[in-house]
Amino acid sequence: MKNETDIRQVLWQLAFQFKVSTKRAVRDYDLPLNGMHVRLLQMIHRHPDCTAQQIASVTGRDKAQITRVVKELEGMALITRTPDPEDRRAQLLALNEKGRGLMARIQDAEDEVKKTLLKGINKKDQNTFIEIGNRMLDNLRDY
Amino acid sequence: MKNETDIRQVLWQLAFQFKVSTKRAVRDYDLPLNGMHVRLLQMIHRHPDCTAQQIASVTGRDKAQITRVVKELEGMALITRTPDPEDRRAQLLALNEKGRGLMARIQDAEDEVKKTLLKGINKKDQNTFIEIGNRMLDNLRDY
DNA sequence: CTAATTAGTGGACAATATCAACCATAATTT
DNA sequence: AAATTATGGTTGATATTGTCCACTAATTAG
Repeated sequence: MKNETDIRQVLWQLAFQFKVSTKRAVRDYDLPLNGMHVRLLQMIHRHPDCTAQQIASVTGRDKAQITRVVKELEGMALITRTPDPEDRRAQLLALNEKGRGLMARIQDAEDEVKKTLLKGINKKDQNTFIEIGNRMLDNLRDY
Repeated sequence: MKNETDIRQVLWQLAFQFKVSTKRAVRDYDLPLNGMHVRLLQMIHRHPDCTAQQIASVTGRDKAQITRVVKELEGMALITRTPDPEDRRAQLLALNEKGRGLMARIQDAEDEVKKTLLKGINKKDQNTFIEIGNRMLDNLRDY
């Protein structure tokens, strides 16, 4: 049963396998987190004082889903939510001490996946892949 | 809030946006199918007389999940399951008339997504992307 | 033949996604 | 200023997708 190289198959499979690998790595590091936790922590890590709405908008996810994950992260005492002084509806998200500590370990786990993923693929090809992938993303987004 | 071009972000986003677009296209065509239905129908379409186990193995999905979707597809009278004469545990999957008809419409819906996805990306780049993507897949699979 | 594998099922549940209604605040209109 | 509309966030309900485990029936290996 050979594997046709249709772009849809590649995207579908790559997404799934990547998710599986990441999940396993996170579990191997004994981190009590699921995929969404990890992604949101990374988001917040990279964009300190972002709001839930910004995350929802950038990722294209439903804001209800973001709310729930954010609440779980707060429940785990990994992030803080402080009301935005500029807009009292919004809340600024940031990692706290514990969150930053966990983040370092998440990085380790994900770096391993990344290393596996990119094994034998030179920097130039990696950049080409990312560049083409981003163009595809742009195409889908303004669809 | 700029979008860093980390390979993980690209994969995560691409997978999600692609899924959303496909879902919408399928819905716009009034096809009463979810994502898994579509994927499995395509699999069966391309690999007539494959078994559930083969699909599970190739895609990396849990076989229980495959069983359930296959049963739903059979319940919708889109596919047939015939016992494999070579191995009476296994069942050969194939599209029936109705399934083939639906498949044609799925193709139309997905072709639109594909067209959008690949807009402005030349054949060479497309092939490069697929080729690099497959190498990544190989890396993850024998991880 | 007995033991170990394999194909498929079913149950239970976790994780992810979607949709609509809702509250409080903010921005806009009149 | 009052009324209207838009926005950030929350909650409930529900669908979809993914995972783990135990189990049956059939096959294969020793």
